[in-house]
Amino acid sequence: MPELPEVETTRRGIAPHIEGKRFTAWTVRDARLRWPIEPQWTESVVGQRVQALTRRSKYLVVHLEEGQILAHLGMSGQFRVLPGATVPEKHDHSDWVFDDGTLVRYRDPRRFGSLLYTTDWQQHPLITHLGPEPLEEIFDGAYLYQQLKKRRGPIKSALMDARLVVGVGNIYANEALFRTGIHPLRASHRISLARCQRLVEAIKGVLSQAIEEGGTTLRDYVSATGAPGYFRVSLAVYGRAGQPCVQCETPLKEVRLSGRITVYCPRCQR
DNA sequence: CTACGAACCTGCCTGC
DNA sequence: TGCAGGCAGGTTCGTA
Repeated sequence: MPELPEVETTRRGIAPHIEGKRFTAWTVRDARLRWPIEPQWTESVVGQRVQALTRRSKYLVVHLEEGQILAHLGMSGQFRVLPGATVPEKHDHSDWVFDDGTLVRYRDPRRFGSLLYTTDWQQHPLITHLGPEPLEEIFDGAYLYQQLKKRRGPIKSALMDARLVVGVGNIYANEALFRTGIHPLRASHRISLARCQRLVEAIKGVLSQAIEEGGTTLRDYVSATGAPGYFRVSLAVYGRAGQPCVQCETPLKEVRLSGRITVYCPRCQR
């Protein structure tokens, strides 16, 4: 479900409700996620104070006095902040309960998400291989150009490879390529430095704008407060195959690239 | 090393 | 109304 803007929106929604508070319970009704929630983790966490809630890639990191919780939303995961005990519904896998009664509930119908406890998150195998954050300065045109030189596959696949840069999922890869006028199937190593610089700016721009608008709600995504995201109205290509290009009115084309729907303007994107 | 397809799941929508 | 089939915002894994 979520890409970086949706995860960041979730982080901003939850952080003020849990930072500085102490865990009084971690309830697990259904441990089956991408990786099962292990019973001993709840014991490690209860009694600990939350020092901060940060994000790395699409992972939320709950920093505790000792260790961290790594949370991923997968395709259908969702955190909700509730004022107190509420009857759980289907797929409400787990609750975090804090010393002031605040309850943070995790729901994930498709179970591609995860809730993991670790003593050193930066050394966790799911984290160590990750590339740079797209919104940080280290991700620039020169870096992208140097990385793309080694690759012969399509640019869209490269953008969605977390070893190159994290947080760029299917929606925003499509949108950033449209904004830059680059064809999604173009061979990565055949993109100039100047275009890499513009592509980096487009990625940063589309992600920042989506964060400001609370993410993109297509079907089931809602923020931690229950509000939908409003970036959907800004989508130029994603979900618009067959409809006219917003720039030149040519009907947008659609192809499948390693299983992911890819939409582009055959006239504006080369 | 890169590149690609399959796999992991459930819910929802479409078409017969 | 029912049911089969296809599709979905992610990531890992196995295989060329």
